[in-house]
Formats: sequence, C-alpha cells, structure tokens
Amino acid sequence: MKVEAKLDPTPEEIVDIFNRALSKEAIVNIFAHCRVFYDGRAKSELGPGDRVIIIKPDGSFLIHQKEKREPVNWQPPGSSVGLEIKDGKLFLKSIRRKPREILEVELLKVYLISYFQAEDYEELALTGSEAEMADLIFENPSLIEEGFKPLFKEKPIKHGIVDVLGKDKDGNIVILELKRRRADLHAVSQLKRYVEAMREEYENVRGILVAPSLTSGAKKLLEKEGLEFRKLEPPKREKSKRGIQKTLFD
Amino acid sequence: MKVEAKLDPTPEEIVDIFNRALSKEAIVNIFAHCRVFYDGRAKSELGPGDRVIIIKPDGSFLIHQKEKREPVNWQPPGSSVGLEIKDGKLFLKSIRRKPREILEVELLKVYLISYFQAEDYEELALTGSEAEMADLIFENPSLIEEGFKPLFKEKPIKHGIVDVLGKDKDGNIVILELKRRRADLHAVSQLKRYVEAMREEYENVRGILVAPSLTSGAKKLLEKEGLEFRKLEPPKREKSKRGIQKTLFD
DNA sequence: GTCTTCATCTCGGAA
DNA sequence: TTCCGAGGTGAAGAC
Repeated sequence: MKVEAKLDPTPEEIVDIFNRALSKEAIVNIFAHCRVFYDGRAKSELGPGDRVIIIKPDGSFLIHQKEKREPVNWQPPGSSVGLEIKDGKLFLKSIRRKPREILEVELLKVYLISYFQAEDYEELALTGSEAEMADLIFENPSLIEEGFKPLFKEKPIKHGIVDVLGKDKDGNIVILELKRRRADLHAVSQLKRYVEAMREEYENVRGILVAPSLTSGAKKLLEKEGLEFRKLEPPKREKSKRGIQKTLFD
Repeated sequence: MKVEAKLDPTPEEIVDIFNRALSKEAIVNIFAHCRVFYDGRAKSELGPGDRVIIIKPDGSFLIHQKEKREPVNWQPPGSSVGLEIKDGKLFLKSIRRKPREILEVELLKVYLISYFQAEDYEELALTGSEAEMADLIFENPSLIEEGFKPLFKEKPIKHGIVDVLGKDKDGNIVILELKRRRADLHAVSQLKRYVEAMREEYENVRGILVAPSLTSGAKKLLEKEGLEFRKLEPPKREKSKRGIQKTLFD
C-alpha cells in the first residue's frame, strides 16, 4: 500500500502503522496533541497543543504549529527516529549525531496517523538566482560599463570569495559583489572586505555592488567608502525541462 | 469535526473537504502526485512527482518532497489560497501581494486529503540564544575581562547596531559582537564595520568578537585587523513555564 | 511600510 | 571534515 491513514488510532495501531511506514521509506504524517522537548545547539520546550508532525525517510523531522512557514521544532536530514512507550505514554524520539541533538515528542493524543510512500524523481528548476546574474554579466559585460572585462567567477582571494573579478577599460581591477535582491549593509561590508584584501596586493582596485536596489544605510556606507553601485535585476530565464527540450527541436 | 480524512477522494470530495477545512480555519494536508509552478521574486517549475502539501489557516503554504528539511516550494503567511477546476483539472493556487508571488499546484492525483482544526495556545520557550549571551555578560562582565563595564545593548550607531557597547578599565570604548555559534568572516566584517564607525567619532575603540569559537579565516582576519576574541558559550537557562513557576515558589 | 540582524538557520560547493 | 556564502531565506524588533 502506497498510502495508509487511520483516524483515532490505538497505541498499538500507531506503533504498527509507524513501523510499516519506516520499512516502506514513506513520509509519516501525524495530527496530534503533543508536547515537545529539544536539546542540542540550543534547548527548548513547547507545552501541550495541536500540531502536525512530518517525518521523512531521510530523517528530517518537522513539527508545525498552525501558523508560520517555519516548523516550531525540527530535526535535519540524517537524524534517526524511533517510537517508544514509557510508562504507558507514547514518545517520538529523533536523535542527531554531530552535533548531538535530541528531539522528543510526547504524543498526548493522536487524531490521525498516515503515511505516503512518495515517488519523486523531479528536481526544482529555478531561475532568477545570483549565479544567473553572473552568467548574464559574462555574456554582456557592458551591463556593468563600457569596456568592462570579466575574468573570474567565484574567485577565492585572501579573505573570502569574490563573485566576479575583472578589469575596466583603464586596466583597473574591478570587484563585483552581486545581490539578487535589495543590497543591505552586510553586502557593502562584504564588498569592502574583498576590496581591502585586493588593495593589499594591487593598486587601483574598484568595488562595485551590483543589485536591483540598495537600502538607505547601504547607500550611505557605500558612498562613504568610495564604492560604486550598478542597478541590475536577476534575469528570469527559460529553465524548465520542457523549455530546454523545446529549444532542441526549434 | 476537528479532523477529517478521505483516501482517494473524488474531485467533488476534494472541493468539499477543502472548503470545509477553510471555513474551520483548519490545517489542510494533502498527499498528491502534482506539478508545481512558482513566479515571484524568482521563478520555478517542478515536474510531476509525489509530495506532501500543507496549507495553514494563516495562508502559509508548504510543498514537501520526501527529502530535506526545507519545502521545495512555498508561500509565506498572509497568502490567499484557492482551489480551482480548469479544463477538468484541479489546481491549488496561492497568491501573495507585496511582493506579488503566485504558486500554482496542478493536482494530477490526490491520494489523501485531510484537515486538522488545531488548537494551540503554547509558544516555544527557547534558551541558548545570542540575546541570552548579552544578558549573561551584563550580569557578569568579568566574563569579558576584569573591569569591563557594559553600557548599552543593541545600540544603534552610524552604520549598524552594536550588540554590546561598554568601556574597559582604562576607559576605552569596547564594542562586543556576539555569536551563539562559531564565528566566521561575516562576523569579523560586522565587528570591523562597527569599530570603524565608532573610531570616526571616538579614540581608543576596541572590538571584541565573543563566540564559542572562530573559523580559521575569521581568526586570520581578526588578527590582521587588530580585533580581539573572547571564548563564550551561549548559556542554556531554565526557561520553561514550569521552571519559571517553580522558582516563584522556591 | 523600511531597515537591520539573528537563526537549533538550511543548503550546496569547494578545498 | 571545515569553510564560505547564497537563499523566493523567514522572523523579530525598531523606527
């Protein structure tokens, strides 16, 4: 069976279905009234309430409250899960090694337990990333300025990795820091770090922040530091499989 | 009914259960073979496969593949969801305004649809945060060094917000940048930005990075910039409700 | 609303 | 493994 679901299961049925789901490498889904304890990089406690629990075959463990995009508690891929009965109470326990982290869920009442033996061979095709901004600049360097020559992508230097390293028409070294969204103070600090590292070894180093826009604080700091800004939106290209195949037949 | 679940539902049942879930402000949970299209800050496409779909009453929309902690596609809280039939095909559509983003799921086959009218009045009590490191330092300033006097927490300065601002026993201004985990190049750049901003207005400004440890690159940059390091772990305090109440009766 | 920063960030890639 | 930086980052707090 690819999918199974049981409303108001008994403890025996919970154990039974849970084990069957594990053996099938299915995604487990539980609606429960529960308490949650976490200890690891930090430590937390969550009192009784209704939550949705998801356990994936790769060990990922998610506990969702009824609001927010983020799980209230979780365990990352690679964790090991088990279902235990202690003093007649049901506990889901997930353990991660390195760093050692423990997530424990006391199941006070299970409303629904289900599993889904999901088959999925597709990967997300996403466009509009920073990497595509870099590609775009290499294809059309004049988007930065006339005579700009991009030379390196993701170039490791003394204190970090430069997005794009090139030269301008006068032979000055130019460092580009790309941001796919509005650039902030952090982006300026990053660019400044690269420019200062390069200026230790070379003269005439320019730094350009390339982004769709700047925060007010970023603009102030950028100007004070003598760094530059070029407005550029991340491109949305045809990236889907269908799109790629289509062009093959054009 | 607080919970409802239907295996292999017909399109009519899907619409029916979905609408009932919405009216009850329940969490909707769907096991489906589906395709996903997203357009907004970026743009993506995901071919056919089995996924778990969660729609929360606050508008959060999650699509999970069988691996990873992160949803492959999503919509944040505040989005508006709808279920439509086009050309006999079922589509879940979620729209967000500001920024405008559209998430569309073509439901090719629904294995299970369920909802959970979750009641939850509890909030996570977490300890081991950066804020608690700051509290700890204010309670015991000698953790930084003998004679250190912390003066401000989260103090806005020219180009950013300093974690802790204080003075040392010689009257020098001291800027602390706190990190709850191993500090990296970014943390050093951040501290450097604050120190340089303060040095524009004051003399004798020291910068100290306070963290459990440093990356190799962070150590190199920190030393080159004449900044300092103090090892400090984020404290794990008693923060649970039960714990707090317990101390009230002690 | 904008801005700034933290996060049990997660994730991927490279050395 | 550690290090480094992106992310449709999300979320919180301040203004």
